[in-house]
Amino acid sequence: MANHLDSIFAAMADPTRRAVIERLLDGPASVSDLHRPHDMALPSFLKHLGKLESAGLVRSEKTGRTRVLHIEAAPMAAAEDWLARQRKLWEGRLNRLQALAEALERPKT
Amino acid sequence: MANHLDSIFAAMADPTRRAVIERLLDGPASVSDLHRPHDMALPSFLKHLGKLESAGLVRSEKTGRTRVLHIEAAPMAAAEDWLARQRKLWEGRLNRLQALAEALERPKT
DNA sequence: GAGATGGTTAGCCATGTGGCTAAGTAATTC
DNA sequence: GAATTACTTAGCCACATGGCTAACCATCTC
Repeated sequence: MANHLDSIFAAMADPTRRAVIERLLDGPASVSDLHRPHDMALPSFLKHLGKLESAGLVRSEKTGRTRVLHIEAAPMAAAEDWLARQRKLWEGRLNRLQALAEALERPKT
Repeated sequence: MANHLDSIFAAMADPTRRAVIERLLDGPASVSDLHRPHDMALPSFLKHLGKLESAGLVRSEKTGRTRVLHIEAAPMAAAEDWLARQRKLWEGRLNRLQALAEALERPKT
């Protein structure tokens, strides 16, 4: 099983990084574009980008002196899938409980 | 905006904790039941349960000497919602790009 | 080619995380 | 009431994380 779910969830467990993801959904952007709205030194910010990239949520390419980042949708889908699967199991359980409760209310058919 | 997304995502960024969640979808369980399959000292394991609980993913109640945990579905839904929202924005962007590409192929209608 | 621009590297710091052992408490059981 | 069971607390450790400054390329621009 894909246990890079670890790094995917970890990457999303930070508001700065989630903001970067949201920003990148609007289209690719350079490091300094992404950095601008965040009140944080560049090297600190770069660490966040590094985590996003090593979790596979983002890819980057350097042309000239600027590095451009763009989003990679698949890993986020993996995280969403895990959550959706859990939710379905949970709903299934609720349904079974409800069926049980109904069966108890009407003891003999 | 719900910035306890931080603790929710962080709570899910660990395989032990995800396993506990999966186990609890099957129904409530005591601390030692949950602990049994994990090769880890109890105090270490308790820290994981603590994170799940303080992220609101799980609730617990102590009766007698045993503590029973059960899952709380809502916070996981919040995480799933965030992801689903991002995915929709992403798909929307892809659609716009595709529309643009088609418009460029057929320059004059 | 000097200066500005855009990133990168190195290194420091405080705090958080994930693991452990040892010892303690509280409820059950015999 | 002694022993067992089921946690809990305290305290330690190594390493990761999230922030910083300072200094260093590399590439445009004038």
